[in-house]
Amino acid sequence: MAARVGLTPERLTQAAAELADEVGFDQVTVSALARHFDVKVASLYSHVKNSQDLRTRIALLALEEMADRAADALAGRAGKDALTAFADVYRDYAREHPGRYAAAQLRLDPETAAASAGVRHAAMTRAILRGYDLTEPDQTHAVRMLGSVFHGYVSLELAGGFSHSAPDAQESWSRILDALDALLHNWPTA
Amino acid sequence: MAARVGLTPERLTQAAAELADEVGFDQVTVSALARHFDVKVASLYSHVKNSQDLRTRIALLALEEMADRAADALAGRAGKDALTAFADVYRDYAREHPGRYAAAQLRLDPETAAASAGVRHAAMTRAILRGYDLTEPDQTHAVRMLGSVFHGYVSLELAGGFSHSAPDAQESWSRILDALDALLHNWPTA
DNA sequence: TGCATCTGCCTAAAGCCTTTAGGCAAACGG
DNA sequence: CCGTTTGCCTAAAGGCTTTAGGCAGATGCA
Repeated sequence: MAARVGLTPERLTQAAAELADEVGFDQVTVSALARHFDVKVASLYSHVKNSQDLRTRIALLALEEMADRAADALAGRAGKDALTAFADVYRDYAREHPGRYAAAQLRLDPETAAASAGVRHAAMTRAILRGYDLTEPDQTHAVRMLGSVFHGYVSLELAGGFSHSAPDAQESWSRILDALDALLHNWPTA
Repeated sequence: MAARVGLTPERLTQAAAELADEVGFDQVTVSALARHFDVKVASLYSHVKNSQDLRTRIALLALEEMADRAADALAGRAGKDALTAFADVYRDYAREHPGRYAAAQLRLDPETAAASAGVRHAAMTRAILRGYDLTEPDQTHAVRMLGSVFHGYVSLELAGGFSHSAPDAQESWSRILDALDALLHNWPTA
């Protein structure tokens, strides 16, 4: 009867990611996705295991996209230049793709996480620190701190925490990166 | 027929908060709450406007509880002592009450946010900076950075980001607070 | 104490989302 | 050209949300 639409897990994931950016990650639903393709809901279950599977796929896509951008931004840069470029990747990505960014915060089970682009993120963060003079275990502490600041700031900004108050969010972001650079140059030893 | 159970918005909110800590904030549902009180679902709608209202109440409760703890921790402390005590309040609260902590991240509409304990949090963060020598606008940048680090670290730790890898999360947390203290003492000027 | 009112929890029902089972026809491969 | 595979469909069950309307226990006043 109806012509085949040509659904695949990839197309579904892509469309779901766009949907997430439009209406919010937790509004992404198998039903909404089916409506988008003008297809019956049950049809999607041949391509995606269930609702949770769909969400996980969006998360993995977002992690990949961010890692790709980060790798690109890091090429040929070092020191503060690398730090800034790397940080901006996350902030810009979150602003461009709030739904995908929210998806990337999804708690993945350990095996899925290990196979995700999350490991690339960790490796790149460590690579940035090569521009500073940190040895273990301080390097790990610094990795965790950078991750926390980036994630925390972007989350708060996305949640509207800094809007409608001076100074603007961009200004604080720049000055915080200055501060982080200074801190990494002068990391206190125990 | 059935004896009155004595439902109130407060009791519902309290029970919902406990439920959130047990099963996760996004598993908190009007239906689950009704089951907990052994009452029909519709009965709750006399006390709570809807599902979103229930979630918001949990968030407001969490913000209040955290602000109370923070105010307590801050009393009689200054400088790094205050910084550490304040930071530990958030981390400990999140570990004790993961569901409530997740609730506190809920995006509130501006008016609700303005009337919430969120303003106390901002004021207390600023109070901590009195122990350091920062003037505007750097003080605001520092407030935002502290908020980002605390929120970011706690979120990542809660998401399991630091588990099963050395050094342990407590060690990093201590060293990051050392680093923040050093940074605030030596904030780079533009 | 008796009665009227109010309040609180109930039944009923509609709407939407998820997920599984089984069917039919279009696409594909020999 | 025809058999098989594959993809989307119908059907159905179960859960959560929310509104409307009803009945009885609690409350308050005489």
